[in-house]
Amino acid sequence: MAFGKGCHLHLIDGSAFIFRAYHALPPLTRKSDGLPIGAVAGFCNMLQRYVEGNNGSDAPTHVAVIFDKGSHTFRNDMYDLYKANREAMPEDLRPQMPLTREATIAFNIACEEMEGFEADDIIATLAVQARDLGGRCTIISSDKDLMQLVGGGVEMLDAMKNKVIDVEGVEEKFGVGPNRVVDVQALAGDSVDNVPGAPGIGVKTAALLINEYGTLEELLDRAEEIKQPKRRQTLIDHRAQIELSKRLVQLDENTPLTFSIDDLEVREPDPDRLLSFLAEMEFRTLSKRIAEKLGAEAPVIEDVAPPAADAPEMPDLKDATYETVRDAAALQKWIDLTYEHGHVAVDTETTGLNEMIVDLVGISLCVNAGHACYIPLAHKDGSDDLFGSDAPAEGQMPLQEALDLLKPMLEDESILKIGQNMKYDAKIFHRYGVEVAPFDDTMLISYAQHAGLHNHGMDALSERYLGHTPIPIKSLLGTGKSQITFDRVPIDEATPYAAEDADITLRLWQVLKPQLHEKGVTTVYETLERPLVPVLAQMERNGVKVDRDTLSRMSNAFAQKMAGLEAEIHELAGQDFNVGSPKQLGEILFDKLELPGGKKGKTGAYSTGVDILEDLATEHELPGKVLDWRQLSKLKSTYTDALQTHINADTGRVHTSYSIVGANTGRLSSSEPNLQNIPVRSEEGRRIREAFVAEQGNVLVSLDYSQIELRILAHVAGIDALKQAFKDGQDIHAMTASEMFDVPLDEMTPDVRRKAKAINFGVIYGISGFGLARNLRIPRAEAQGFIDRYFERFPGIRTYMDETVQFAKDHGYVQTLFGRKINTPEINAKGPGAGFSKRAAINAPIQGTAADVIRRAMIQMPAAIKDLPCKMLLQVHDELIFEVPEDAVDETINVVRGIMENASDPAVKFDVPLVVDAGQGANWAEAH
DNA sequence: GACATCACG
DNA sequence: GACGTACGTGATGTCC
Repeated sequence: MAFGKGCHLHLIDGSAFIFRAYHALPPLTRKSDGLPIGAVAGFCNMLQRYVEGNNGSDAPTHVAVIFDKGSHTFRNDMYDLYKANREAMPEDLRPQMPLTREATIAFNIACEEMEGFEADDIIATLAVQARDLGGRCTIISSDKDLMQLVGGGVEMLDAMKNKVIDVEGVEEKFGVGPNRVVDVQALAGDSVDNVPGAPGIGVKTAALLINEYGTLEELLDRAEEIKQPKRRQTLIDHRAQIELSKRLVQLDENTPLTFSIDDLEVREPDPDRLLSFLAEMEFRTLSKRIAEKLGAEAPVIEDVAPPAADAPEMPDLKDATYETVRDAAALQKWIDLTYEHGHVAVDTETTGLNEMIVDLVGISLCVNAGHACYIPLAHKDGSDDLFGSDAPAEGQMPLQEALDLLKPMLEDESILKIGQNMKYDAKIFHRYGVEVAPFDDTMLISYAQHAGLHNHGMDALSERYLGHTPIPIKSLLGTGKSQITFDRVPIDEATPYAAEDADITLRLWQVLKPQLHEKGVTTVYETLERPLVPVLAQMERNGVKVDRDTLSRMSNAFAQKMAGLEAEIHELAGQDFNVGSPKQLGEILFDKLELPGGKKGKTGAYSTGVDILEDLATEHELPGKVLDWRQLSKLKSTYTDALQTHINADTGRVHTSYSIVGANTGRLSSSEPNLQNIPVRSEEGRRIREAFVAEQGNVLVSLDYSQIELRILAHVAGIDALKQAFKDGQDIHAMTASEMFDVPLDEMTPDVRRKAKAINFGVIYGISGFGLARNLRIPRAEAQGFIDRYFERFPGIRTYMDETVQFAKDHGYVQTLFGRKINTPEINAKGPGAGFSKRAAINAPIQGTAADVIRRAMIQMPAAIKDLPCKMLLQVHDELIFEVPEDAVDETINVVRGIMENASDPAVKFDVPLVVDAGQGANWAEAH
């Protein structure tokens, strides 16, 4: 059909599609060969969405995707700096450019480009032709350079916002009609394309001038008449530059086309051709969707594992023999080797696992695969003595001599030290006066790319990535009562084990480090993982002062109360039994007393959790007493008793250990002891915090993010009402309740607010009717009603949840706003686990983003407080605790709050403010 | 060592 | 239509 009246031409700005696709999607690679295809995937998705949108009465009769070709055009001949400040095309985008052309052809859409001409000129020429032939033209782009073409049947469509840009839209943007757009652009210039324009004149001023004088030429001719002296001079001085600018922005409507507009008629895609292209790209989801639309069979795409060939060639670990370094000369040789290589894997052997207490026994080094040594330093010779003698074993160099030799290398900026869990080794070295830097950590490198897939201990990594099972430590130390410490291991046994650990660490680094970049998590590793190591090490060394007497008195009080309760429970049960045994308790409750609601779990035992016992408490006196007993038992055994055993004899303080890789979402975990779950919710439990105190003359200061996860939800899901509430500092739960239940804020009741609060939290966890019903103890149907209403009022939340799950299904991971990736390997699994994976995927970006925010704050903290006398002691997910001299409290709060509230800058700009609340007191109960 | 329970955000 | 459900952790005691 010849183009003419009644015809409608669509022109798609190909480059705009590509760049949008490239930046919207993570750097995906084709699984079989690692070819980057993220932009192609996004491009195809956008094309398909475009095609699907064309079913209305306004469907196009003609369509083409127009691309740029080559970087040199006639504009460069006019002005050699044209687009000179453009950044080079990203390396992983370049190979995708030809594929986007192939994709267009596969969709059977005309694909046009011409050497020496920008896509914009081709678009301009076609748009003018279409108009002159009496037809219509829609340009699918939001590029302002194309706005000069609008009018007389030519419109633009911003595909992203699905917004039509007509003459009015152009006037809104430029303050003049489309026919004067180039005049405004000539004056205002364009920093993106490096069009100079007139210095100091922007779009606003330019439009004002053009509207006053009619055209640019008129304005320049009558520039003398301009009243403002500076503006007048600018126009007179820069006339040539302005005229050049106009020629640069003026599109060429007379491009000598090598094809005809009639060639662009809309064509049906050939299913075979399109699907085989998609299969070649290995786009599973998209080819399924398109096959469905076309009524064709989806191609089978084999799940090809990437070849393991990119792993560096390494000698077999089983064949390795390692050197034992026994004197300064041998050690110096190894130090020289590290300087030759520029890096070295380092591992320490110690007498135990608590790095605050244990002693250094030996050090191993590895400079390249298979080339490692062990330096024994404090082995004891206990071979002849059943109890072990304390005499040093033969053949070791003095510890201090070794450290003196190693220290310059370990602290040398030019030598990269590689460790597996470097926080541990760095803390050991710190105790001997050595500050290890710079370093890489294979555990963190693994975590940055594989969180959610597997754990990151050396044994697991070695088996997975090197196919080698390391020598088990138990084979040296034994187990149970007869277990010995590493200093009792004979040196000739210790060497193969210790040196192998360093060898494995170095090999893991060689395999995993390059993949950081391929997986797109280098920035995560370098800004959110590695810098945290010294910060946490310092916090752990600081520890927190815990008052033993307070805990001890509480333990005694708890023991007395428990004894009383136990007697009452036995009386009520009519027999003695172990209250701490759920099995025995279940039998008493449901078999002997025949109380209702006895449900057996998968092990066949009655469930006696807090929910069940609370329900039963209305039936009988016994369950309530058991609950009281359990609470006391928990507080005593886990807290008041156990915490005392963790008080360090030297410091009088408790030193927890934080794990950077403990939680898949990016949160830290705390252990030995866990100081992130000290009671606070119950009044009795809360009193345990009174035992956490500050040194004489100091106070504890606690600063915590207010509602950070809900704020992040409001931002990522784009919920304007929630965002506004946070900006206005409103009570977010009350506001939600008001929206949902149509209750004015000033008539809000605590019960309605409580329900809204439960829903708000439920949303963060991937809400379900069942879960909410159980939490609120209301019928399931009612809970579902609440959820439905919530989604009705905040439709963006549902969209966010659906999109997040879809993203996880497409990519196998979800992401935080800071780029942290959390893998979701089970997301496509069927069966009972499906809901679980979905909820985890919905929660992870929110919890993870909050975790990233506080990590950023913590990493900045040492520099921020270096001139203050305070110490950072603890982190509890959204809270930081400091020990501060009384007279420095206000300043500390100011500084720390500033860091915390602005921690997302400049990486992420939140639509909602982050707010930090502060408290202080002689102990943690008062500070919180 | 698995399981149930319960402490925290 | 049924399934099994709030997200993320660590420590303790019982029982096999």
